[in-house]
Amino acid sequence: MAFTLPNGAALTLPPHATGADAAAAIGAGLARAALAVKVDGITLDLARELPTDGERRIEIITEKSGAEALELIRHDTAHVLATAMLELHPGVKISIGPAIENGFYYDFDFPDGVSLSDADFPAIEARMREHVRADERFVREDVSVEAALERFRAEQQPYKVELIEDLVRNAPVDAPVTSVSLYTNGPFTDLCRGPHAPSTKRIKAFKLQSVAGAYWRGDSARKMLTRVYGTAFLSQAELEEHLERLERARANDHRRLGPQLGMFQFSEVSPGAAFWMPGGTAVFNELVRLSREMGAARGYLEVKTPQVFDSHLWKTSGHWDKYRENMFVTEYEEREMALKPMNCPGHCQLYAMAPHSYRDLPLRLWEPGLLHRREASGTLHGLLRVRHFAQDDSHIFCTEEQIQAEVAGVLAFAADTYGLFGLDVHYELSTRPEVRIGSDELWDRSEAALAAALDSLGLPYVVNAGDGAFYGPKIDIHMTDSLGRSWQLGTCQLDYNFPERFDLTYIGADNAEHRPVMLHRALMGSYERFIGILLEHFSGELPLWLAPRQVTVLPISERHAAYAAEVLQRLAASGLRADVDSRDEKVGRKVRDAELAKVPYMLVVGDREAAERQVGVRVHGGGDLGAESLDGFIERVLARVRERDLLREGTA
RNA sequence: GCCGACGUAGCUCAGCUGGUAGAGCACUUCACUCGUAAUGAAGGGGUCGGGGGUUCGAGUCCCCCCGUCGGCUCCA
Repeated sequence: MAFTLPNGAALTLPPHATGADAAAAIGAGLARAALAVKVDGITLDLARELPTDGERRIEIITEKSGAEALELIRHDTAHVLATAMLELHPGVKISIGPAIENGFYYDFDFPDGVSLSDADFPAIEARMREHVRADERFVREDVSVEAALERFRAEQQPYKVELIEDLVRNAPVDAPVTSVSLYTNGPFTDLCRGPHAPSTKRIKAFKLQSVAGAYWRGDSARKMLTRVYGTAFLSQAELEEHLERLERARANDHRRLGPQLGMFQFSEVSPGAAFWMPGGTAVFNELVRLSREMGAARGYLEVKTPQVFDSHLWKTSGHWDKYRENMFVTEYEEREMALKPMNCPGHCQLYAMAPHSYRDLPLRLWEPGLLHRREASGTLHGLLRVRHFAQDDSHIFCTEEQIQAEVAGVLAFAADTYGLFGLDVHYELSTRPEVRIGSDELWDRSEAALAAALDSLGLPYVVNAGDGAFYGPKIDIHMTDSLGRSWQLGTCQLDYNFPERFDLTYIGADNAEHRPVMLHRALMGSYERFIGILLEHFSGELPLWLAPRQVTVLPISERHAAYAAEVLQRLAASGLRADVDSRDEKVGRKVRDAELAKVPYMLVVGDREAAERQVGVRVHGGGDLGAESLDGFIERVLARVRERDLLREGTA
């Protein structure tokens, strides 16, 4: 048997050689370090006989193989967790336990009345450590479906039985499933595809992190299981580093930063709705101003539509059927009314209020509309998921021929917007779902138009097959928060449905009525979510133009109060957000507090500055820049604000 | 909405096996009048998330509700 190693060298092995044999043939050190073997891109256990077909490129996976090694031992650790859990809770039903991005989980079903909390972790971890220390081998065994079913029925493991039955049922006709693989480590045997490291001792460091509920098979109609999350590493040091990283990320959580910086707070009197303090309101307004300016330059027309609409409108739009449980419904004078959860029906209504010529299209309506959605309590998450928010929402009415150009325009606008903040976003194209309206031919064209627009701008994207809206495909733009959770910001959706439902028309060049196409788009998404993401992205150090407080004046003693007031007056008159720290404190203290508040500029004023009409400039994180004339300072800072400079002075 | 945990002063948190609340910061006042990351002293401030219950007595134990956090489902 001949193989090719990653460095191009040839390796010849006797027949029936295993991955372990291959590693040993290369070197004794490699044999000791080996975790698994990869043949033609497929990872296998070391103990398995190597396949003889294919190109036979072979690579030994060791602890130094990075992500692949981590994935292996995390999956191993999940098995060890299940091992310990079965010993500590003999009646527990096990389901699945995969490796995930930063660790692993295992889902359990505990007998009624038994619940798990993180207080139970030390005992479970101790039992897990015993199994790791015992250096138990992972032994693979291929058994017939019947034997496997019999085994898990005997062990009263219904989830495993269901998994096997589904494997058989969902197998393609030309490749029926007749056997499954089992992995045994110590006293525990699990249904598992593999691969695994040779033995439990390869798990060098692990930790259980949290317990959470998770629906069996992700289906909210099914039973909720108990999920235990954990992580594992190839050294204790790496584990600790990872945990420290998580700790640091928590300091960037917008829910901590927002109140700290005096931007917003939440209250029990209105769950899921932020109270915006002056500082946060300033940030919010700057963003609205930005989208207004950028939109105006790209042909968007600002409109304002009502907050509350008669249910007739929602019946026309389809929301009454599809979205009612997410709406705040009210009633007066025997009319059923609802707060708007989206702007589109209002914009359609507005479009229909006047006749339109093809010459008017595309018509780009924009509204930073306030929306209310009755989100389930468990889904609320700081500013990233709220019940009351505003979107930079637009509806573009155009002809079918204009679709691709309009989508390209929206994507270019999006790239400009995100570029201004240095945000690293990723794009997803969601295509036709099972339940949909419209002909396949229409969907072909719609999806092609969106894909063509993405391609024309050279934007990489992943396809979410079947994830489109029932009325059309969409492009979603995502970004991750400080803890690695992904959130959708922008969206661009193609819609043939609403124009139909609202009977929207335009008069074409042929003097006949035609149906326009509608594009729904938001770039920042909701201003609330966008601000949350920005806070985390900048660790609370918002760029100068966005900072809740841009300048703070620090008089050295009470004697300088008058000059400080004059400086503040000049700053405020030039449109800068500024204040004076007139507390009876030493400058050192005032500087410290301003630094902690992440204020971009601190102006120290004392006798020297007052005499020369200067200010002592200090930049956040950048130290003392020395004295400068007040006029010069204001001019320079205003220029940077106008440019919406991303970087802070002195930190470039 | 579902599973689990948590909820003490504006903030961060103490409060052992039940015996009618405490610290630091913040705030107010006074002294100091100060040059780039915490001046000192004094003082005010709490329905212990809300409501029931057990008990001679509940921040501590039990039940219900609300909110928050970690997930799941859903979503901008």
